[in-house]
Amino acid sequence: MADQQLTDLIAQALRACADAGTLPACEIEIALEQPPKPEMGDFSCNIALRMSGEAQMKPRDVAQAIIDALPACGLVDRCEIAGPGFINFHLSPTWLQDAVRDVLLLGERYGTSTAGAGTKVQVEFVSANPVGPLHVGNARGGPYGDAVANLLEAAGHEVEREYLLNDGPDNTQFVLFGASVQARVREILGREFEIPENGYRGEYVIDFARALLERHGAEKLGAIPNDPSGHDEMALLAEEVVVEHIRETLAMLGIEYQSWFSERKLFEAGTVGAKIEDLRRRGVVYEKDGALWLRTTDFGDEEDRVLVRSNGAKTYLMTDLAYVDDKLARGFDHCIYVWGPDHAAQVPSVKAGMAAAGVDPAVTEFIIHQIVRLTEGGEIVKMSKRAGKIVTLRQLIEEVGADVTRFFLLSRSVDAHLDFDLDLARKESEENPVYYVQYAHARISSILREARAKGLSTEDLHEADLSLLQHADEMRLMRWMADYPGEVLDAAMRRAPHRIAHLSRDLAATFHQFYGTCRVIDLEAPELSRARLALVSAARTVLANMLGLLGISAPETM
RNA sequence: GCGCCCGUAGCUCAGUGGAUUGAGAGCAACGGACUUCGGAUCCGUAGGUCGGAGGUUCGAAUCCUUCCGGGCGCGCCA
Repeated sequence: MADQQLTDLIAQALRACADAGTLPACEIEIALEQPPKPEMGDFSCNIALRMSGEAQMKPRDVAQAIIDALPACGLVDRCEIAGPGFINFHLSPTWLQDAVRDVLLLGERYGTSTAGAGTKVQVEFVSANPVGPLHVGNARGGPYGDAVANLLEAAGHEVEREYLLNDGPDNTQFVLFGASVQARVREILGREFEIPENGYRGEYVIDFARALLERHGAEKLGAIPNDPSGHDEMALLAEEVVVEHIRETLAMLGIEYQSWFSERKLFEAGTVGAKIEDLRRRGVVYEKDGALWLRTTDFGDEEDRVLVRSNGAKTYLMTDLAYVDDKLARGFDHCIYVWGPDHAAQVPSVKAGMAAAGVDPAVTEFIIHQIVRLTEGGEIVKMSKRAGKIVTLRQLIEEVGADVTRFFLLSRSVDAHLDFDLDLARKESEENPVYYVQYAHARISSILREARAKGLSTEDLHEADLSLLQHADEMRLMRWMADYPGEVLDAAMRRAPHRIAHLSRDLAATFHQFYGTCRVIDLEAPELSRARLALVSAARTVLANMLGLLGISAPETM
């Protein structure tokens, strides 16, 4: 693409200056931006200002040195120094036409790159405990993790989406859930029952108990002892049903995992045991009060952490360290964890634990998303899973639709709190931003249909004479096409799908403006019509590609 | 008390590894545009001391310090 070529040219010029001794060697990243006004050029670069300190030269002199060393090529028409020392580049006029042509030729591949080729990345997200339906509180990680995975794939990485099932035998919550299901099963069977203290009291536990009885029969379930080992057994049986439910709910949002990883496997495969032995050999653990502690303070944590409780149960940190080993053994170069804010405090412990175990913490990346709250009638909807007062993700999707759900959840920066206004989503779902974007896509589809109905070909549009596109609104659309691949890469590197959400709205607006001033189908001007058909077709492709990254449908009609 | 996140237009939010850039969008409000490709659209008006105060710089919504306000965490639970 043009911006990449230009960056390379500047880099060449810098090397030439360094070799000639006119400028010092420089490690500053070359960043291109758009000048404030179109007549100032197509790209500007601030490298001269940023280098002037180290070079001990005036910025404008640095800029001149770079310009003098710039290799000749067909891309750059001319360049000039502006303001305090910016270099403005005017490119040859065909570069925008080339961008449009690239969109038409590459289709859904336009915007992808090979920047991340050769790096295998895992994105683990949601990973809610398999102890009930997904609720709105853990809904955010789903679309976010999935969209980040999409972005990383677009950037050329090999990506795997994984859901970690916290179903370990030492997982207090999991076994407690088993006990709660056990109680409900006994209730249905007419036996004496008691829901454990702090157990799961929600109605949905009864539903799961019923489903279990249907699947396995009263005889088998009734024979399971009502003791800790029975609770564990019951939890494992219930897990199948719960996970099915979770999987279906996420599938409603278009989320498909390549891997569902059972924490229990870490115990059965001996990964946990091996990790403990390894840590002992390294001398980074000690016994205290009957528990096994890890010296995480030696590696930057605030206090030491327990790995094995005095009752023999392994802690979350213990299994997490074993889990990292398993991931790395599976060949991932980089492991992204998408966690809720309630887990933020664990990150330093896990990183310190990895360092203590001689594993480079940099292979992991923890992304903490902030909370989602539902508001209704101006009030925050209170939720408590154990008390059973929850709004499930499934209910939300059924109420406002998958596209609206995803777009709402993806529209905000992952760092920002998100209030999901139920009334607004329900009442005004037809005026949603997602609708605006989808409408642009449907409208272009309609234009292309109409063109064909009037006898204009929409085949081989990349051969159209794009030099006919000179209107300011046409130029803006073309510029949009040219900038798009860089935006995708940027969003991928920043793990910021919300940028794509905002950009999709911007492209839709740019198209709608163009539509207001430029008539596409004009049988009196077939060549111009063909060029404009090429342009809107390219715009449609990019809209569809953005919606694809977000996991939102791109309808031909609405 | 400590840690993390947030504070930008009436509301919901972008922009925050400094720079020719002077602060943007949607919704809501007000005024316009359909004999023409989808009006679920477009054009225009109005609306902000970028939470406050210092500091660094030629230049700060953006970086540093501090204070205020809101959220979330801080277990031998996960």
